[in-house]
Amino acid sequence: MKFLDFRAEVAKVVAKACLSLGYGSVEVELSPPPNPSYGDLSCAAPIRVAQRTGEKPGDVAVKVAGEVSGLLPGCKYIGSISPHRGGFLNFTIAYPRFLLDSVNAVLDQHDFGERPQAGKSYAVEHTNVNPNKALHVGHARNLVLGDSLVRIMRYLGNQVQALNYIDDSGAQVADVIVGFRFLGIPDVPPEGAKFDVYCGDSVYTKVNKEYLSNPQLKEKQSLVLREIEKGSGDIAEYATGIVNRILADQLSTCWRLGASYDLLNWESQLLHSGMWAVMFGKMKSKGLVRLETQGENEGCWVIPDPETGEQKVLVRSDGTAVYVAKDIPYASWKIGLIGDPFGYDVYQGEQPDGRRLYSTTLEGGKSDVRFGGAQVAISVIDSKQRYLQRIVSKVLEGLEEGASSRYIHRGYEVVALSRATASQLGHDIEGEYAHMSGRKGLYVNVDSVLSRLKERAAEETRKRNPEQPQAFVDDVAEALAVAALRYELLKQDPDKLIVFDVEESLRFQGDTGPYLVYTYARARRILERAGERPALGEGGAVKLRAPQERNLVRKMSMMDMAADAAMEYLSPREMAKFAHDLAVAFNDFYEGVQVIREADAELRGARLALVDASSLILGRSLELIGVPLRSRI
RNA sequence: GGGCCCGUAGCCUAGCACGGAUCAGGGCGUCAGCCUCCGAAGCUGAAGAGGUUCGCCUCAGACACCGAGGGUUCGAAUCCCUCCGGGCCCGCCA
Repeated sequence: MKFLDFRAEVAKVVAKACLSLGYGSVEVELSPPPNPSYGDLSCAAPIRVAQRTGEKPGDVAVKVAGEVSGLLPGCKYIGSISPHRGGFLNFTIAYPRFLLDSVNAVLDQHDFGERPQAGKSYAVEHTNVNPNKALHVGHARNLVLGDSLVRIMRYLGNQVQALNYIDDSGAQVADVIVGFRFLGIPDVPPEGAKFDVYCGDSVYTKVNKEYLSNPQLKEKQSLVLREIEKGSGDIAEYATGIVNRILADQLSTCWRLGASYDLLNWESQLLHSGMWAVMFGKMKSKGLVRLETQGENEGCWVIPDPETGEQKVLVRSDGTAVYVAKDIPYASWKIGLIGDPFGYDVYQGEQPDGRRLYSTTLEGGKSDVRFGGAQVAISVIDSKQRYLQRIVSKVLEGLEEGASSRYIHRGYEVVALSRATASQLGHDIEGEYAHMSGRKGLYVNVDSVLSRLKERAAEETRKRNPEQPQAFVDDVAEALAVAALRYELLKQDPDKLIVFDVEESLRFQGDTGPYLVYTYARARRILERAGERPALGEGGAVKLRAPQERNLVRKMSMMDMAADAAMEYLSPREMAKFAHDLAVAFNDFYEGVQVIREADAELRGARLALVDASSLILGRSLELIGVPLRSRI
């Protein structure tokens, strides 16, 4: 987009000026000025030059500015340059040209900054909720982070496979099966309850409580685990049925949140695929694992711990692989260190973006799509697993040089519950917050949060639109609920713990998702009400000289830069911040100038064009973080 | 014991990845304004305590010196070191 062009022009011109002044080649650092009155872009190059030559930074700035001035006639988007005595060069944009090109690129060429399909191929894994319970808000943080990342990566022209790993053979699933088969808990939820919610809230917690007083039940758990791992027989088949029912409910929640996937990877199939044996063999031949013949790990295959250098068990003395070990074949498959043993079937269900969802199978598969073998794999997994992920990465590196740089763990801090919210759930806690726990029943389900948000939103929407039908209110309220939750989970630094408070999350004002959706709708309604086509020509572009207008167009032309930053740091939050900044710039513009009521037809048309373009960009940026749009709310 | 992350006003948060320009941006909460005119889910402004004959008076304070302290630097919220506080991880559990 145009701001990058402007930036590139500035960089070029400064480098050229420094060269002809005999300063040699300098690194041109560019940054936004601290105060908009300084200009649109700042360059600190004179300070660097001054450090080398011993001159005063301000003097260098004056000299460079003088030299640059001579180059300006050949520039498209640089309006002016002024030196600052601190050694900065401040550049302004040549707004009429810049405005015209930026706005019309959006309106005429539908250029939203997407990059050509020239990126890399990625496998992004996220969500990964054990199929024994409903999603809670902590899972939602994972989903929102991963799904937004996928959207942004695709926007930037990358080939992305969104993977959702289904751990259908773990202890958590076994617990639910134990409840149904050995505690006589009915496998039908009470009227009106979702099956996943029922399994998590009622069955799973009940079984775990029972374990404490009933040691024999633990034996049933290992029995179920063995049966599931075997993959055949009555219990295994029953478990498959239960898992499928839970998964279907979980996916409906994921889709409700706007996420979509390309593939469901079943752990049971991974285990039966024979991949582990292949990888284990490779590890042995590369000398990455060692069979201990004495000591406490006697009979186990171990690798050195990346942190302490101590031993880390990979294969138990009974020959079974530990949890991390399962990740090794999966990771290897993702980045193509092993052939693809899977076939793929279509998984029934309609995803929000219409993409087809596939599911791994070991029975050939009816589709000829292929997955795995990406250049880079990104796993969105909470930071607690950093240590284990490092082990996986280290093993991969041992198998193939450079592999660890193609296997990236995108960690994030978890979501905890505020004291007030925990208390509402019937838990008295000690500190200010408490970590969620499925076993203790201390968590807040996504569905329940969404329904509360929706209720609140519906109330407000009805108030504002008394004449609209219920379906309208319902649709808008749902969108606002999703917007509120996604934005709240995304806007925060992933390295910071989120203390979730139900009451707090019901806030729709200020820096929230609904604010963004509102701003978008507000802009679209202006266009609807205007009843005339936006039109921006040379004359109109000259008339757009209010600072609010210029701020708005400058901001909107930086969307691709926000995406680049999000990609570089694997942090979709950059896009969330951009959307918010743009919304603020729009509201500032809205308060500052009149659009429909402007008497000058040319200026009115130009402002309409600006409203149109900037709102489309806002809409596009919201799509990239999965915040749903409505042209009216 | 080893490792990772966090610590910015009453509360929440941005800025840290490349150290710079005058008040370190926002939001929430509180108070006061702005809809006969493009959507008020928005925008603007304010913010010590006590007393009061309601005009002022008295005291306090110059509205986050970025957890504390050092160091590097012309310059540090940002880089380095130490410490303090909080969280997490280090199983032949998953």
